[in-house]
Amino acid sequence: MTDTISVDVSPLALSILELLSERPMHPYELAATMRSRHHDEFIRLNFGSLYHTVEVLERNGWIVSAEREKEGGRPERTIYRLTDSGRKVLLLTVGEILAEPRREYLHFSAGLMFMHHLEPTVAAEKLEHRAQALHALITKLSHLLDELLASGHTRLTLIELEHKIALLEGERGWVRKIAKGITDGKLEWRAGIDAGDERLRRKHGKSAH
Amino acid sequence: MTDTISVDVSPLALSILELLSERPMHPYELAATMRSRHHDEFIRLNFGSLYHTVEVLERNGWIVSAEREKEGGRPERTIYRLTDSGRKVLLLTVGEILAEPRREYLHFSAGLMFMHHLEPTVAAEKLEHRAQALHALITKLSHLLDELLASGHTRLTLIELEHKIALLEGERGWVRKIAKGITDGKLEWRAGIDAGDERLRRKHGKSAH
DNA sequence: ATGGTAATATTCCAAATGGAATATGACCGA
DNA sequence: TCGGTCATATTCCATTTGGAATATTACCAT
Repeated sequence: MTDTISVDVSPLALSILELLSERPMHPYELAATMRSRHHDEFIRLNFGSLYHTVEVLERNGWIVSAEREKEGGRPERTIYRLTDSGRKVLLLTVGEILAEPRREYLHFSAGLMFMHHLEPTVAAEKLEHRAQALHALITKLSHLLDELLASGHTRLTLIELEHKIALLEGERGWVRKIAKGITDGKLEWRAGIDAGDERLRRKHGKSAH
Repeated sequence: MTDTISVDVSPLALSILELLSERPMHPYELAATMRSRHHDEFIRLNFGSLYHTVEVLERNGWIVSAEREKEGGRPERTIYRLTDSGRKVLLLTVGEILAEPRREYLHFSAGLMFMHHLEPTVAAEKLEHRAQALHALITKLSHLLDELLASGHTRLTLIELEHKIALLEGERGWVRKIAKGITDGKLEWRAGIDAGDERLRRKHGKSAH
């Protein structure tokens, strides 16, 4: 029953484990490989975090530094390989991420929350602009996906790209719908009773004595 | 033309500016208010970041500490208010977030990227599990939305909740579709030419001398 | 050969983040 | 009125993140 304990592994850490499951690499090579596979499109990548995360993974015993080599003349480098426990963590984490939705904090949500501070016409313009930008992005990514499929990649290995495109299409539709709702007045532009919230909270704060 | 310069403001910072646009508050009250309005559902909130962010906003001149008061016997506290430049930043940032899509890094994408490490039956199970969890969440949030609308809130002030529900519904559909594709073999379960990538990269790395 | 740019590889440090620790008074029951 | 717990309010610190700085070799044009 100990395998129900879920370990928290960041996407970058997961990506490192995954690459090392293929063959041993040094951190810089991990970064280069992630970039060559466009993985940095989906996973935040920078050297500070990368080297730090590698250290943490080593401390956890999920990877070990196999050798420190000075080869071909290039700067010295440390090569890491995946351990058995590391491989377990990889599989466990992938399964858990797939199975359990988690709260994702989107910038766009924050924009929507405070949209009512803009004039309705301005808000509608901004959303229209967004819809167009989304459209352009969808076009670009769809072409990319087609090319990659044509060049022999399988759908399975490009599933995250397919997912991203689906997400963007959904967003484009929703954004257009809301923009339209604003321009033809179906989305009423007044604040509602947020102030009522405030009245309740007022019992703390300003009461005398 | 100076107003085209876009300032980078975190969602938490934006939220602080927005609350202070209503009336002056002290940081703890900001947190309490965000929670009472369920804003922490969409914006990452913790005390460390909150107090730190308030400091940064003050340094930028977007808010000022109006008074340091010891009132009602409660612990001493510092009350902040929004400045004119702060109000400008608020409007500018909301507009920009709405208009410009930005890359969002989702945990789920990382799961999908490495899904092929699982057995197809296992992957399908995980996705089915996710779809059910999403369904439960959608039900819960839809009820919440209905209640809030019934209690007098406007659609406009709940638009981010409406958006979240739409997102979740889209995801549920997509996840179900993929899970089905796996179980009936339409999503072919082999790796493709990622190794080809590797062969190309091989020119660095292992070449002799 | 030489000097300038690009690629390789890591380290360093400032900033942001998360969460526990601390402190103070309010409220309530025995 | 004493003690325990809850709400209020902030500070502190370890970790994580982002990005610039550094160092070494490769490659190419002159």
